[in-house]
Amino acid sequence: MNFLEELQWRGMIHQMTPGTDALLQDGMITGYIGFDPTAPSLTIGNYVQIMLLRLFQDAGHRPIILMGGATGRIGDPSGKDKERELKSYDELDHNLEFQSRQFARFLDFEGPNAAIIVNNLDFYRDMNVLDFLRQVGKTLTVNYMSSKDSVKKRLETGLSFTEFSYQLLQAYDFQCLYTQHDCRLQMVGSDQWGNITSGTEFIRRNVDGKAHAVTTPLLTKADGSKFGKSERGNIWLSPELTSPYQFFQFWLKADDADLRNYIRYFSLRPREEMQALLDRVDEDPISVKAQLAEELTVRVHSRAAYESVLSVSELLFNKKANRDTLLGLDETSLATVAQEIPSFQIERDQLAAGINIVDLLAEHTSIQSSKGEARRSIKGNAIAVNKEKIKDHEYRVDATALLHGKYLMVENGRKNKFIIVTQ
RNA sequence: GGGGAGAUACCGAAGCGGUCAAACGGGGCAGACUGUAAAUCUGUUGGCUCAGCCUUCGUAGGUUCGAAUCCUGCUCUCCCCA
Repeated sequence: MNFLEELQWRGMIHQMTPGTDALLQDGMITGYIGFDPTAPSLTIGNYVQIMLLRLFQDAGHRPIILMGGATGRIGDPSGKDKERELKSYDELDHNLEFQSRQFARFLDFEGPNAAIIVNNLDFYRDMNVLDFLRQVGKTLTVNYMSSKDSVKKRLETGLSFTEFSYQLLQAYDFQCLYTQHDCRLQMVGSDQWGNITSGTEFIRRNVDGKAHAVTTPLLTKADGSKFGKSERGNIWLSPELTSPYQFFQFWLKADDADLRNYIRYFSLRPREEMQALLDRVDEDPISVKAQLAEELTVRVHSRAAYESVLSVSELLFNKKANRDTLLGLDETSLATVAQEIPSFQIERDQLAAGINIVDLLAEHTSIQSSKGEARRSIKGNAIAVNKEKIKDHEYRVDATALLHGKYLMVENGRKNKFIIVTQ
């Protein structure tokens, strides 16, 4: 399958430089996407980029993952309305290490078009300021750089020289990849267009080459908010940071209106199957959503993780699930539930002495962030212990409430469920 | 270097000496309705030992019985002139 055709069909092309089509017809080519290690793990926001690389590789091309060991130290002003806090070198190194390993799951690092990981810190490590200013800074005028949207917006609100320089780094990165790896294509979100064209400009002027770029439309949600954030922050691809259960729930709780985009951006099913899903969105959004959630949970985590999440989700969200079903659960099932949903440990002795519900929510666990909030939630009829709504903020929980002498289920609202394990 | 404007809770934005934990909008959270969706309606949205107290209106001081509101220094941002 032709790469551009594939993207076109999925609606993943925003713009591209002239001649990109011809380049891609020309046998195996090398293309890259950059990732700055500003977060401890890749997120589903990054997953759009990962999909691009994957589709690129599936089409027979060679993907380069460019880790931003250098650019991460600077901070990209694109799409940011204010100057960013710089992360420490230690933190960035650690993130880079972790994220690099995550790619193993999504791309093929073997074979004729094996993916490779390059760190752009290598391009700058041995360069001093004067070299940089002469070799890199001389290529573009400040006038040209300032006319980029990403910079223009920030000239109103303030932009440090550091962040202003970011596009020089990204442009020079492209040049280095071009000369060292014969990389002729950069793919990325449309907010990066300015930085990319600086890159093709570098290659044209400095090494007399021709490089190309494709951008994808930024994935936005129907309600206008940014894709990839849940109420409680980022959805990470690492199971330690976002459990498979939460990951699965994220897709299941997605807005119907976003479903078509999600299928087109994230599914790797054969085209006929994808089309069948798309066709069924209107009549049966719930089952389509479930299938997408399944596909992604299996791919990002594992089949086993999905099975476990599914059984737990069905148990917890089953319409008929009431106090009796909960009490009827055997200990193994409860243990599985405890593994999947967020859980907290407390001392058995402490609980035996009786714990006030407000303290339990806000102090012994972080189900609520303050006691005031806990009280409000109780007043608003949001808190349930073992499927029983709590009406009184003086309510005390003690050992008699424990299921199988060990577990306690606490719900905040209908969707946020927690297990407290005593030990 | 000179002149002007500004910094308010998650964001935007009122307030300009007491009745201000601070209007209003957005966002968040919860309740009802639903499909663990959307839309809609309702409640709530600094902390606590909660009819009271404590900490918050860039920062440090000062005036006052009393300051987000007045004065001074400082920091930062934006605009104009050189």
